[in-house]
Amino acid sequence: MDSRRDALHSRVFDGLPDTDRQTCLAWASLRDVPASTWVARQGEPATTFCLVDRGALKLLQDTPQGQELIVRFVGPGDPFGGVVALESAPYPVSAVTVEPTQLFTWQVDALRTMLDTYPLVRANLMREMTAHMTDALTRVREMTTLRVAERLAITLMRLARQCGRQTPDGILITHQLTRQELADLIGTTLYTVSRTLSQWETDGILETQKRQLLIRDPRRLAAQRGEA
Amino acid sequence: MDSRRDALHSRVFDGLPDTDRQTCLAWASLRDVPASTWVARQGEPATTFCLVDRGALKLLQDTPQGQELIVRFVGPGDPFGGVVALESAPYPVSAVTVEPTQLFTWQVDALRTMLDTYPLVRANLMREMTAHMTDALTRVREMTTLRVAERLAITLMRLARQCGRQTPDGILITHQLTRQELADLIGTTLYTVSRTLSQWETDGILETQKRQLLIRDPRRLAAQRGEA
DNA sequence: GTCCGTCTTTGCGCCAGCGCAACGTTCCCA
DNA sequence: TGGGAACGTTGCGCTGGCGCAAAGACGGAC
Repeated sequence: MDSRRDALHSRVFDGLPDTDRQTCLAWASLRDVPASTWVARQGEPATTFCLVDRGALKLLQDTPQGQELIVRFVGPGDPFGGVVALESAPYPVSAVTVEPTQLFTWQVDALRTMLDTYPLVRANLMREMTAHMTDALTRVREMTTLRVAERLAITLMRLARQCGRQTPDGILITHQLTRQELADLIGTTLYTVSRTLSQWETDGILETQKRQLLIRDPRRLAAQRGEA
Repeated sequence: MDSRRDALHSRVFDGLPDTDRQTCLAWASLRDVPASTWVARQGEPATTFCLVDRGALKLLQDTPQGQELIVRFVGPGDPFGGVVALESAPYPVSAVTVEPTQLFTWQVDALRTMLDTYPLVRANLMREMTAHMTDALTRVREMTTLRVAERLAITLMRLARQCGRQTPDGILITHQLTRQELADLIGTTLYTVSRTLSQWETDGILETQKRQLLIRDPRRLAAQRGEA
């Protein structure tokens, strides 16, 4: 097993020695998934637990009306579907790859084996879930109490933390997000996102490079969450 | 132990024979809490697991700006703080009693004992948590994609299911909710809630009786989620 | 009763954000 | 190297919902 695998350094293995991490990965199978492929569909019974090694998933909830809301991105080292698979509950979200992606996948039996053998992994998984719970509640609050510009600023800062790369000119958000996707993330329209980003661009706070966002002045962006 | 206790029939004890439920409750202590009393504060490390026996809690998330958003109500038989207490994670929400309330409370040790003795209870707790996770995501979606009237209609239907009592004239929501609290639930202002309810009252869909809501025509209320 | 605090209703002006339409821009692929 | 599709920008009119203000309705305390 390649020791440079990002999955080996996942938070779900926190506190485990390397050999035990290898054992865990051995219970999984490694899948190679092309871009824009469905990995899970909302409502289907969860049968597998996934850990992203390379690439990224986009989690979304689709509405009865056909709109979709992006819940979050799942990057290298991030788990997906852990607790629901244990309960064979339905997936609360759909998952789709945003780029070619390598996934470790555990079937329910393998997952049980792993969690029973290493209770630490179970604790880590639960911690992960409580964190997502808190995130979801925080997001409900933000959605209902903040204006669009504030929500957008917060979301960009969050993305910068999750998948930003420091460059001489600022923080580059490596995902290629369309205006529509940003709108789906914060619950607005692509028009408003475009207008707000344009304004910030003329203010010198950020700029768009090859469909990626470069945050030139993170402090001024952060300052957008609270005034205006 | 009084066999008419609502806590005995909680979903967290699903699948357990009565004697084992009694054992579980014996590990807890019974607290009597007056109305409008804080049971947990957001951000504090969780030390106890609670199960409501009589009365009700209101869970809320407070914003940095001092507004508050109601997350949900916790009624008889509903658990609170289960997973966070295990992780000694901080409470993601604050909890306050809305009426005189009786609670069973487990300290971390007692909780561990209970979950290790009855793995079924652990599974039930996890199921409870995944359900709340799904709820939270559903709410994010509703908040961002639906209009105020639609959100209000959905919320009232949900409350009716949770704590509604069938009467000859319709479904009575037993909680005494102020307009401000309804607004905090759906992320709007008390003015808009008042106006919307007034409209529905003139339409004959519902009426207010002694600060309680009586839903006269649930089908027409349900129909408000989708048109208008 | 009657007083006071809390909750509710409603008129009115205002603005953030929506959404159509039309026009640029970028990227992919042959 | 072009041509088409997908994505981005921006002007403009419209409206849902906000929020102040002022007046009414309720309810508990004594």
